[in-house]
Amino acid sequence: MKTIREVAREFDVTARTLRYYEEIGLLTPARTETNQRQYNKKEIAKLKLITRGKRYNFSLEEIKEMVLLFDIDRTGKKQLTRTIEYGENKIKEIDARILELQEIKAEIAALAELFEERIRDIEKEEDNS
Amino acid sequence: MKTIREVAREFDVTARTLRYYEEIGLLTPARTETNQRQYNKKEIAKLKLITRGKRYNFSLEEIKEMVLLFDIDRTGKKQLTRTIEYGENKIKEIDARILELQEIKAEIAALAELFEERIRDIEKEEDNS
DNA sequence: CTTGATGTTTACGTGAACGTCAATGCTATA
DNA sequence: TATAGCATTGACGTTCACGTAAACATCAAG
Repeated sequence: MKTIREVAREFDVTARTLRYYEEIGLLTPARTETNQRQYNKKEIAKLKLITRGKRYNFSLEEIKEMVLLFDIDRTGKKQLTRTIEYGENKIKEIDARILELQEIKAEIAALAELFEERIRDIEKEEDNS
Repeated sequence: MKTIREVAREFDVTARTLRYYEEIGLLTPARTETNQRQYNKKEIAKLKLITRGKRYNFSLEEIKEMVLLFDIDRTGKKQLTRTIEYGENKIKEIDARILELQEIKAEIAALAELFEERIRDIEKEEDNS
C-alpha cells in the first residue's frame, strides 16, 4: 500500500496526474480511514500500463479500454472469451501501427540516401574544379 | 497549383486545418494576386508527411521537425550531412517506438494466454460437475 | 450583374490532459 | 504541541489542435 506521493515519484508523474486518472476512471485506489488514497499492486500495475501507453502515444481514452481489461470480472467464460477477442483486435491495431512506423522509417532512409548521392555529386564537382 | 478547398478534400482535412498548419509554420503556400492560397507539389508532399505523421500519432511539433527537412537549403554539403544525421536519429527514435509497441503487444498476448488457460480450467470444472 | 460558393483575417470556443493556486485536514518528529 | 511536509477537494488557468462564427473579398455561372 503506497501513498500518492510515493507512487508519483516512482512513476515520475505528479500527484495531480494520479488524481486526474482517478477522475476519469482509470485508477481506483482505496482510501484510508482518513480519506487518503492508498495504491495497491493492482493499481500500480494499471498505472504501469497507463504510463507505457502514454509513451507509445496512445490517448488516455484508448488506454482506458486496455486498462479496464484488468478490472473486468473474469470469473465467467463469456467474459474471458470477449476479453481475449478484444485483445486480439488490439494486437491487430498495434501491428498496423508498427507497419506504418516502418513505412515512415523507410521514407526517411530513402531521403537520406538521396542526400548522400547529392553529396557524392558535390564532391565530384569539387574534384573537377 | 491547387486551391485550399481542393487540397482539403483531397486529404480529408478542413480548410481551417490547412490554415492552422500554415500558422504554425508547417506549410507555406504561395498566394495569388488576390491573396488566395495556392498549393504546389512541394506543399502537397509536406502535407502528405503531416497527415501520415498524424496517423502515427506524432505531435505536430515532432512532425514539424521532420517536415522542415523538406525546406532546408540542401545545396551545401554541410547542410546535407547534418540533415542525414538528423534522419538517422529519427530512425533510431522510430525503432525505439517499434520495440515498445512490440513489448505491449507481447504483454497483451501473454494476458490472453492466461485467460485461455482460465477458460480451460472452467471447462474442466464443467466436465467434472 | 447578381448570386452562391469559396476565399480571407480576426477572434473567441472546445476538449484533452494536466498545472496551479486556495483553503483546509492529516502525520511525523523534534 | 508546534511545525514542516504531505494529504484532500474545488476551481480556475494553460497548451495543443483545431472548430466555429463574424465580417468582408473573390470567383464562376447564369
